[in-house]
Formats: sequence, structure tokens, C-alpha cells
Amino acid sequence: MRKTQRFKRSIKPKKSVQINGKVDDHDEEEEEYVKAAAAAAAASMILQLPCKLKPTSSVIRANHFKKPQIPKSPSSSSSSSSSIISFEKYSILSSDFFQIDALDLAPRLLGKFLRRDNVVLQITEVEAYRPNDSACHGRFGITARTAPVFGPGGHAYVYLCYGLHTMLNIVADKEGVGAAVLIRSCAPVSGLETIQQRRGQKTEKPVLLAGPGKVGQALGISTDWSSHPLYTPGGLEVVDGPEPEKILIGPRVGIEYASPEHVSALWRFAVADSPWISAPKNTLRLP
DNA sequence: GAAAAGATTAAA
DNA sequence: TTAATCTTTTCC
Repeated sequence: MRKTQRFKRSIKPKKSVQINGKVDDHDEEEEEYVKAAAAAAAASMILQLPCKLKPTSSVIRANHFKKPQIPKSPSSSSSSSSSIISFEKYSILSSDFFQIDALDLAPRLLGKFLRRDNVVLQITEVEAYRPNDSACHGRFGITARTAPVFGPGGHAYVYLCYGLHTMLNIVADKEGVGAAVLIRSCAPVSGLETIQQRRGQKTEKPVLLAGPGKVGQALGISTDWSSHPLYTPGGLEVVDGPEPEKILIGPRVGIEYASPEHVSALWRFAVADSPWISAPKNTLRLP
């Protein structure tokens, strides 16, 4: 009954690769960074970085991208202020946006918005998981849990980690390809009170949303949301947003069980200069 | 059918 | 540094 879904492994088994220590070769590591730098640079070109983002002045506010300051004049000029990024002017992304390689999609998701009702988060950190990737949940093939990963891009893949944390992924690439992008960190844009309530913390500091489990908790989602389409209005949506000025890259977190090749792959992307980044930060570098 | 491990977090 | 916590996948 439960074993009806038996599928062949999509990758070659690697029994003897249990890596305990880190690899020592600095040269290769440097090379990896150079390669990833090129990829990130390519992504930046395609993004046509608008560089509209104003550096936060004195106050560290919840949203690194958006204007942090409360308008001093209560005249409420609404959206006329050029320094204010109006969330309303952005529109929901179409499903086509997601139908690309997870490695390309990941950096493009930085700066985009996640919306569920009144709660809006801006994506600040992601990781790419791909076909033939020994760290990807799709490595065992299609199962009841991972089926959404193999579906068409633009859907959610939500799973429970350590029995407690709901991890939100955005499925990438075409149907049949097992690829997704893990949302590791976000910055709050609106619905701060709801976010704080769900998180059980009153803070506005990065501890509120820097970490994949925190994002899922802030959005109030469960594994029932897995396979939910993110390109249709209502429920959970991904909305277009401003691109970051600079992107940091580094190896993915918490995948020591994978093959060395994939452990060292620089498939983690983060918004440079944003405080809304999860630990560890010292493995992230500019391209 | 049982057991191990996990894309983590918060508190000590 | 370590406990908490439970589903998924694998092994016998």
C-alpha cells in the first residue's frame, strides 16, 4: 500500500563518500568561487540591476530594500516619494519565470516578494538544488513528499525538517526536472505584527527572519502548502521586486551528507549588505 | 516492520 | 554546545 511508489535512484550511489573533514585544496576552492562568480555576474547582467536601492541611513529597519524611514511630514504623500519602493506597483510573476535551471532562478529570486494575505516578505537569501545533485531531495526520485519538486516550476515545495521546521522551496525548471530553490532568509515588508506573532518574537532584528525555518513559520505555512502554485493570485504568491545591487555567493548550508562535489558547489546566494542573512555568513563572498 | 538521519532553531 | 522533535527513506 505504501510501497507502491518505487522509483530508481536518479543518481549514482555513493556509499563511501562520507566526508567528515573539509577539503583542503584552496586552489579548487578558489576556482569554484571564480566559476560561481561568473554565473552570478551573468545573472546580474540579465537582471539589468537598476541599483535603485538606497543604502539604509542611520536606522536599521526591518526592510533592507524598502525605504526604512517613516515619512517625517504626516502629509502622507503616499507613493510619490522616489525613495519609497511601492510594493503595489509590482505584479505577480508568471509561471514562465520559474521554468529555468534552479541555478539561474535562485539569484533571480533575490529581491522578489513572498506574499500571503497581509504578510509580505522580501527574499534575501536562497539556495539552488538541482537534478543529479546529491544534496537535493529529488535524489531518490519521485516520492510522495518530493513529487512537487518534479512538477513544473512555480509551485511550492514545503517539507518538515527535524520534525519541527517547515522549509519553503520554490520549484524550478520544467516538469519532470527535479529542481528547487530553498528560501533561506527574508526581510519583512509588511504585516510585521503578524510575523512577530507567528514567530513568537517581538523583535525587528534579523533574528526574526534569517533562517529557512523562520521564513516558513512567519508565513504560517505547513506541509499542506506543498505543490501550491505561486503564480496565481490568492494563497501564497511570488511577486516581482527590485533586484539587489550586489549578490554574495557561497556553499550551501547543512548538506554535509552530500558528495564533496556538491558540498563545495557555490549554490547559495544572498543580497550583499543585507542584515537579513542566516548563519554562517563568513562563507559568503562577493563574486 | 524498525531504525537512522535530517536543506534547523533556541536556549544554556 | 546541545536538546527538541517527527517524518521520510532505507535497510533487514
